[in-house]
This record gives sequence, C-alpha cells and structure tokens, in this order.
Amino acid sequence: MKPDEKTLQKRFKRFQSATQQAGIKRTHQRLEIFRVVASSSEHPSAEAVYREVKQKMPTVSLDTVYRTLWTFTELGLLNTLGPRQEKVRFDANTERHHHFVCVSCRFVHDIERDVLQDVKIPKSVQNWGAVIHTHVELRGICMNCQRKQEKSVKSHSRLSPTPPKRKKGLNNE
Amino acid sequence: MKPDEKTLQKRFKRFQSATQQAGIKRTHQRLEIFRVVASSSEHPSAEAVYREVKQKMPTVSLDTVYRTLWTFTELGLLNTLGPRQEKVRFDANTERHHHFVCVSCRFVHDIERDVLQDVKIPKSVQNWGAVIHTHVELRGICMNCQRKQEKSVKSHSRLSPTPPKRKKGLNNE
DNA sequence: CTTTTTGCAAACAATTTGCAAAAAA
DNA sequence: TTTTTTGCAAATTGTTTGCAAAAAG
Repeated sequence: MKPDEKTLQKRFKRFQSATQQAGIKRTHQRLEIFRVVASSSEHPSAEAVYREVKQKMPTVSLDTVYRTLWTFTELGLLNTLGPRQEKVRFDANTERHHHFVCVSCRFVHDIERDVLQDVKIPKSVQNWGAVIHTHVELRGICMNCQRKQEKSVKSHSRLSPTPPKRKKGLNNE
Repeated sequence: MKPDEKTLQKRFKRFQSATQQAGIKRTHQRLEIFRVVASSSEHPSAEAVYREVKQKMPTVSLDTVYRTLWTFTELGLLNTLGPRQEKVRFDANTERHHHFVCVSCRFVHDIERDVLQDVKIPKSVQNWGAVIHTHVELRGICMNCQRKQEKSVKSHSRLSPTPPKRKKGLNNE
C-alpha cells in the first residue's frame, strides 16, 4: 500500500523547499534516497534503502545513505522509529503498563495501566492483524529537563541550533 | 522512587519459583544481578546493571550480565524496552500517527491519528513532566503471520519452544 | 563427578567518522 | 576555486559467542 501520487507530490514539494531553505545541495544521490523513502510505506531501514538505491546507482555507499537519511530527518522530512543510539533496557515490572518518556534525557517512568483509559481498537485495524495489547508512550519533557531548559533559556536565550550528536555519557539509564 | 519493600519481596518470590521451576542455578551473580534490576525503577541498561553489580562483585563480566538479563527475560521475570535486534527505520509520513506492530515479523503499519481516540492525560502524569504528544503502539500478529501460524500449528502442532535467537535476514523492513 | 555457569577474548551487526577525492555552486 | 558532498576504510558502540576454567549440585 504505497503512498498515492498526491501524497508523493506533496512530499517532494516539501523536499524542495526544505532543502532549499537549508541551503543543501540536491545531489543525485539525495534525490534518489528521498525518492525511495518517500515512495515507501514500509518504514525501511537504512540498509533496505541502500539496497534499493543501489539498483539505480550502483556506486552509492551505505554511509552516504545513513548520512543522508539523518540529514533529512533533521530537516523534518523524515521521522524515525526504533532505536537511535539506544540500548536495551530492563524492567522488573512485568505488569503491563505504559510509559512516560522524556525526549530530552530518555528518562522513563512507568504508568500503571489503570491510570490511562483503555484505547478502543477500531475495526479498521483488524485488517492489519489481531491486536494483542496496547502500549501508550507519552512523550514529553521531564521535570528535571524543564528546569535545565529554563535556566539555559535565561542565560543563552537560544534553542539548541543543531540536533544532538551522539553524546558521551550523561544519559539517564 | 524505588519499588517498595512489598513489591520487592514479591519479585524475589517470583525469582525463587521461576528459577526453581526452570531448574537453573541461583548463583551469586544471578542473585546480585536480579537484586539490582528488581530494586530499580530506572529501567537500567545492561551496562548500568553491570556498573552497579561490579561494586559488590568486582569480577563479574559484562557478558554474564547480558546473558543473565536475557535469561531472566525469558523466564518472564523481566521485560525489555528499547531496541532488541532492531535497526532504525525511516518514515516519510511526518504527520503524527500511531502504529500497529506485528510482534512476530516486525511489520509496521501507520494508523492515522484520527482513527484512534485521543488518550486523556491524567493530572498525575504532570508530576513527571509535560506531555508533548502521545504515541500509541498496537501490538499484535499481522495477517500474514496469522496465516503462517495456522499452517505450522496444523503441521507441527507445537508452539516454538525456545525464544527466538538472533535471526539472519527474513525480517520485514 | 557431571552439568551448568562464568570470564575472557574475539566476533559481530549496526552505525559513525576522518579524510582525500569528486562534484556542485 | 571555494565549499559541499561523496566513497572508502577504519573506528565505535552495543551486544553476542566459543571455549576452557571454575563453581554448583
């Protein structure tokens, strides 16, 4: 179930303006890489994109695909799912529960199941499969990070200009 | 906010019976590793567990911690969050949306936001931070895998006895 | 003793980085 | 020609594995 023509055109329009605004070059490979992701609804991994791009451009390298995908993500043209620089984390709470996740420091807090209302599963979802359970992730900024941000806004009065590179240490675990 | 004494005791009781039933030995390091995870609510990574266990047992090795944590997970004593053997995946759908995820083959299907009811955020969550948005993950078995399972049940009439080891290829991407 | 578990070191998979060459502007 | 982007190869991170020695029953 690929995105329809209309959606695709919209995506390319965004691609044009975003790249223009950011002042980055629309190279052969960037175009091609974007085309592959934009015309898929399978949430491909970097490798999967790579494999497909290679058909048309046998000389691309995997690391260009990675770099490019992250560039697009930073431009807001793509979103990611799955791990970024995350490690597996273990939880002795084996009751089904939901999570509050701080997008800034990765702090995770368990939310007991009965604190959130149950999400009703619409019939349309049944087309895709049988739902076994529902996990809600509330994403936000934890108290700690809120405080830090207030301070840094006061002193620097500037939001972080570049997305965070891989950091050494410092993360909640 | 560590688990209270009561919860802790319950967890250790489960530890006792689960290990006994599985016939695995309650070694010094297993005890210690379990103690660390069970008495934390910070969803520690393997490394974080390792660091803490090392305080009391300077000779443990990181790989024992990993092995042990997975053993506990297989016994149902722990749950994991975050990546397991997953790769990052990219999505050109930048509208906020939810997901249906097949727990068997990792197939992911987007669910438009207005198909699911909005989850009401209870005030109690505000103690942990400011919620920016909500992501619902419906986990289940996709149509494809359902069909496969039917077949394999007919022919083998046996559920997979061991949890899946790292597989080469074969995953939806 | 026999079987399980450990620690070590080496292997691995996914991803990132440094750098010189190639391609834009 | 100056700046950006690429491809390559090497590095890094998180995690897993083979194996001989050590510990448990």
